[in-house]
Amino acid sequence: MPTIHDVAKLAGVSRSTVSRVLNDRPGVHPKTRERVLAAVRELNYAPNFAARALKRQRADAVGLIIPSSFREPRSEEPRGYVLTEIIRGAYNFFTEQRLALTLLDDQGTFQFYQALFERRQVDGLLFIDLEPDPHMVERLKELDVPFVVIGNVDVEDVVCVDVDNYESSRRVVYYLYQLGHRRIAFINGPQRRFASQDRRAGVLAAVAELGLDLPTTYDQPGDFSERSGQKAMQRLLEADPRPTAIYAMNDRMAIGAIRAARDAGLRVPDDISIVGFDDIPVAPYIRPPLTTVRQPLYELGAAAARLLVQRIAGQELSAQRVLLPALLVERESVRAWPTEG
Amino acid sequence: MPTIHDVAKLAGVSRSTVSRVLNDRPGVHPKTRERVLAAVRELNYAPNFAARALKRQRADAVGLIIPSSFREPRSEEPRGYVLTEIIRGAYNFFTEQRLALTLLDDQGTFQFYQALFERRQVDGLLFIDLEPDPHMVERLKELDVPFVVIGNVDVEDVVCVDVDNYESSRRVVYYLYQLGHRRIAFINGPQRRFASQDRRAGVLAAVAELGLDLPTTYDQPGDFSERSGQKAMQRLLEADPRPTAIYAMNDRMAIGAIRAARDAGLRVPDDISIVGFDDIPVAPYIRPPLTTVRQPLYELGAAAARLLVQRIAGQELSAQRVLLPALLVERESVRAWPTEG
DNA sequence: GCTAGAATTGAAAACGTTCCCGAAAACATG
DNA sequence: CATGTTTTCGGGAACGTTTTCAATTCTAGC
Repeated sequence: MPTIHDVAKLAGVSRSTVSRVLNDRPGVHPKTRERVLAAVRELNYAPNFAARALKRQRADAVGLIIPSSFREPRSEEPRGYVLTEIIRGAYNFFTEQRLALTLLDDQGTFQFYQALFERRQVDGLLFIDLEPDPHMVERLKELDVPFVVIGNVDVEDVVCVDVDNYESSRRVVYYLYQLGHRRIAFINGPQRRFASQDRRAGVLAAVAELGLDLPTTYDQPGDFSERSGQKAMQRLLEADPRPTAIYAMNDRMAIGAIRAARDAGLRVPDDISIVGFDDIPVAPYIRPPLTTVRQPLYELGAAAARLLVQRIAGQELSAQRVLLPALLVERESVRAWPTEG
Repeated sequence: MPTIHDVAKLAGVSRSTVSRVLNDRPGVHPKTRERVLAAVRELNYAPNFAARALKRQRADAVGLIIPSSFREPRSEEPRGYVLTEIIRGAYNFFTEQRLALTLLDDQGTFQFYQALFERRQVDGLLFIDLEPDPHMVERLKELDVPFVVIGNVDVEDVVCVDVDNYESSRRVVYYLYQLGHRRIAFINGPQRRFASQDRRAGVLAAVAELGLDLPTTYDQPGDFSERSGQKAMQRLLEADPRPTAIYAMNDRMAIGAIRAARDAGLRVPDDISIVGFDDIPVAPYIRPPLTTVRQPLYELGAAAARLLVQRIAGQELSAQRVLLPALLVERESVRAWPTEG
């Protein structure tokens, strides 16, 4: 295993010079540089990672914190595609910046992340798609470790990137309205989740702006599960007058809703329109193919990575909160509704 | 940022002693150990990763090599669930062993992996779900870098773990046979892929063992795509007599086959049974829910991880090739067929 | 109380880089 | 050719651990 010393000896120069060439610093004669490079090639030399990290006091690596549900074999909700899409976006950017990616699952404890950072195993942390404990985040902030969260967290002055749940949700209502729907009902997500809160807020804003009526019977709770969507739909179908369009705040619930509609003898979208949120992989495959909102997962990862790199470089960030627009993808679970009066 | 020196000073001992305590080596007085531990706690000390790696000459990290298609945003075939399931299995084991996981995509070049290893950035490599270049693998072997491949590679003496495609495929044929099917047809995968070859070999073995007839019309090529499955099915439906069961060697082709059957006015499974392979996430959601073979992805990852750890520890492995059994999951695309004669 | 042997401990030399400084060499100017 | 300036280079001290080896302290047996 050749060291920088071997290269120096072969090239007939000192270690310092080799180091200079390798980190292309100025002030080395072109001729010398050539000799060094030749020696490097001949010995097939690659600088020792640990030695460099030790001296430079940085790891050239970032930690990817993923939900701890990742650890449980075959969890019911395998959201692998969300994770991989986000990671892909982040991966490309980090790799470009010559930063290694270390996979870590969410231990949740401050000590864990602190140790990670203090032992210089990573230069920064990227919390992917989880809602970290605010208390922990607070302490991390005090410790001055660079981190970015993809998703949301209820702490001031932490940089996080998220899909614009509010705006996207608002657009869904406008979309249905434009198609002629006036009796629009909602299946909400769990209200402790930020995503749900924001989506709901968008709905309420649109409803108010459009002067729509929102009876409580049109406003059903759900918990993101298929089953809860089904239940909510059953209640919705008893409302009088019956809604013409349903916006379920995630796809799983939308799928449940479709099932309930079918069980009740209704056809989707002929008798009732349904739109979801997320665009999970099965969305195009269910009957009917689901009209839904696609999250910009790849872009989320890329944006977060860029932000983290900036923070590691010590830049002050202008925007603390970055919201990315989502895309409504029209499939076949929605149809226009003749406007009544 | 406290160093081992600070701990030593606070505890009133030397660096060596602190080191001994931290790596719990024998020969340190219980009383002293207590003092050191107290100091560690008080200073919130965590050993510097790079320094330790430099001295110990190992990184305590492994590289996870994933398919380079991972880099392309929104690739057509997002097999995120395969990756995440395998990685999960590997993650848990590696974490238990206090090994960090570094994400790397498949550069394909020998130099890349060589550098990775020689610069001591990783102690070993895990090739996930790709068929690495045999030539490259050969050189990696010569270099003596510990690695394991999940999947297959055509090189002697490399340890790889894979799903038992041969046996699983054989079982599918037996399964259909037991249900009474005698006219069983096949849609093959691309023959350059090991998985296809093995699955096909299993089919042929079962066919021979059961004394079944396999006319060439029952033996259709495919390329793993949904479209090719559809085409193959169209040809299959023209055969006389028409097969009563189809085994498509992956789920995408099975989905295509179902579509073709439906287009031809046939009902699945009433008129014709179809079974796939892989159990991709949509499999339960298509109409009818697909009977298929589930790959033991999590277990694949875990097994590979264990093997790699053993290789890193320098153990000679008895088995070079580990095959894990797959599980037939029965859903609704297959029904029993009254035996003729 | 002395000594052999075992149990603890500390000093110092690595591990392979980077980088600050000063020295040497090259060049320009008079 | 002497001198000043700019390039280019090398020596050596870190960075924070681990580990070898020798020194010290303790224990026990006499």
